[in-house]
Amino acid sequence: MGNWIQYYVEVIILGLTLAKDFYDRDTLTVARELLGKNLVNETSGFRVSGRIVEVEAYMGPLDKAAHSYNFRRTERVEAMYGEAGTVYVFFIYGMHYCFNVVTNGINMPEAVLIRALEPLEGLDTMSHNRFGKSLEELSKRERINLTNGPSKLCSALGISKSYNMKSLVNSELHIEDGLKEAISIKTSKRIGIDYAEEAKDYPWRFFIDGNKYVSK
DNA sequence: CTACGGATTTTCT
DNA sequence: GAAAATCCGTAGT
Repeated sequence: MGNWIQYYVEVIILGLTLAKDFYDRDTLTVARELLGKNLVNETSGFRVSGRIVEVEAYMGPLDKAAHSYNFRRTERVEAMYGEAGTVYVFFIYGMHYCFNVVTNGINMPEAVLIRALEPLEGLDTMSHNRFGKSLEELSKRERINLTNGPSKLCSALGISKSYNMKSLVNSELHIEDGLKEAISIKTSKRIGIDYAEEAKDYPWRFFIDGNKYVSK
């Protein structure tokens, strides 16, 4: 009887995992539709996950804010030239990682930066990864700061450079469809790209209106 | 609550 | 040699 329950649970979870064709579409569409989905890392044998509440689109060749602007192709940005569903992780400010989902076709170097999550599963693991102590020991400020920024969520979910260039499809690090519920999506210019000239004001940041885990 | 400056090292020019 | 798709602690409302 327990095995049957396990079986149905696995079928449901496998059915919820996003396949390559989800990512292999227009980048702005994928960015908006990623809101409300669940980013899951079960590399450690148990699930650590969060609901995606904030993203930014980076539109490759046309976008001065993108690492792949004008088809620039260095070792760091190589993942963006991969097929849809490839992971692009880069190191920034000497100490942080950022996690991106590569979208659209091969050799079209566009991606979506995941900027914030609402913690769902494995909160105590997140707490140890981020602050080296248990969930109960966190201050109110630390509790909200578990996953409300692009590098914070990488730390919380244990995402580092070792995932760069891997695929999200059939992987322990993947994205699952969330429960269907109405969300209101807000749009703004992107954060932290003031150097990007005309591209700095493009409205390519999307977030769930009113969600308290959206970055500040 | 907001505002500021320092941390720290890969990556690119 | 300079910049960077950020975060944190501290100081001040």
